[in-house]
Amino acid sequence: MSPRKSVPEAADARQRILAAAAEVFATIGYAGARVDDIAERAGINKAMLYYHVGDKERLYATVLTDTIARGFASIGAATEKAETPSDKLQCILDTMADFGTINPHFVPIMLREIASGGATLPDAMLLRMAEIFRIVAEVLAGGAKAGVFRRTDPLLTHVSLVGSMMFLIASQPIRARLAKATGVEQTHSLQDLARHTGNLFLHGLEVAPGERKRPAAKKQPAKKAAATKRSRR
Amino acid sequence: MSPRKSVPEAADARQRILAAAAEVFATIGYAGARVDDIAERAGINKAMLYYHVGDKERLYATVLTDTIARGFASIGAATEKAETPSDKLQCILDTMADFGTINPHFVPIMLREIASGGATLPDAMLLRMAEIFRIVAEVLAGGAKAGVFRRTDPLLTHVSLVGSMMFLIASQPIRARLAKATGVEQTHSLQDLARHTGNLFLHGLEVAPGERKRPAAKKQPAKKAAATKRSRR
DNA sequence: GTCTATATACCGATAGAC
DNA sequence: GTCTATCGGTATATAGAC
Repeated sequence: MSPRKSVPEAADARQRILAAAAEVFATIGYAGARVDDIAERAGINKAMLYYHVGDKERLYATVLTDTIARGFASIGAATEKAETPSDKLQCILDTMADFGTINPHFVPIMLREIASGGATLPDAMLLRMAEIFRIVAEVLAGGAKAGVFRRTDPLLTHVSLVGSMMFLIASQPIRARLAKATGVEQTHSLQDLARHTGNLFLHGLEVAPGERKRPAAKKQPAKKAAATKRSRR
Repeated sequence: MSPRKSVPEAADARQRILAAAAEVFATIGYAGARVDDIAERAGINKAMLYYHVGDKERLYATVLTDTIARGFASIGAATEKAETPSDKLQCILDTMADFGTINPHFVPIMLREIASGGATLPDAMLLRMAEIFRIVAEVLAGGAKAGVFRRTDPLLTHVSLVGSMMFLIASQPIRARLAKATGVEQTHSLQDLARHTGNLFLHGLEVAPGERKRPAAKKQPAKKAAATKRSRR
């Protein structure tokens, strides 16, 4: 970690503190984070940090709830502006990629939360996560009803989707090392990762799956979906 | 955390230490882990821990490398005993589920590693991960060559697969809380999760994808090139 | 509002007796 | 091999001057 002031001077003290805290919590986790370190990066005195935000636990909760509050609305908006269930799902992934790009420390923090079983996860965060799940579940149910999605466990599918996405994002540094070890060099923007995830989940891996549903399902919603489909890959 | 001796007496000191360490590292992470805590859970004195294993950093590396060494061979074996690429992939997932069941602390530890960008990840671990990737990549390439798998980025697909699986496993406690909040109660064994992941990745979500290859496609390099080409933003 | 100084506690690691 | 006692360093949090 660089020794000092990794957060721009411009913003007011509280915002600088939260930005610095997000960075440190993401890098080394709640238990490993040092309040002195956060204060230094924010360019203020430690006593001021306590004055403005509160103790370490409150600081952590504030970072999480503030961040997700900023990005939550856009997920809902993403499902609105898309037509088909497939497009809605891809839009949600794209929105997550945008959100992750703007808030690069959010995903690592959430991964640590998952790892700890949500030990330090504020209830407010759980509510937000439930809301996002509900949005995705609605899209999945809509797609299933229209006949374009197979029926799967909504919660497991949602977690797979989000997990795959977050894992791809957070594993970028390790992937770079791993790629070097295997000789396959590559870099991806988060938008690339969202497209890959969408491609994988929406189309699936198999070209010729053994079980295949009757193509003539009347109402031809499938045909409509095919017509409005974007080209992926 | 329970106050004392969460690891059975029977095993020898070193094994008890490693088991206790895995538990603590998984629960609270490397930075948060307390050597005193680990020693207490192992039912031995802290000085003995240093005598048997070494300092905290070495203890951590030993836990990781020991664990993955135990479980690595089974991944390779899984690809052997299955016939088709799809079966091979499902077998790999099942093996991961078994491994995660036997080593419940491994996944949370790895999630934290991902979150930190592999800051404390030993090189030996990276090599193992590269080997596992190579196995999966071979299955993917085999499936693509046989025409049953679409061609996707192997590394991204592998990371998606593993990430989805690990995320599903580690999110069990939070999923339980989330399920309660949304009224959908459920529990899954790790084998259930492997099946769900396999189902999702092998078949994909869409019942009727717009683009579908002609079933009798023998050899068409031109088409392959088109399928591999990625759309850029 | 801001900063220095410090109280209080804890943690990693080891020395040394047995 | 085992354990007690402890050193040296560092952490969170606050009191109190300005």
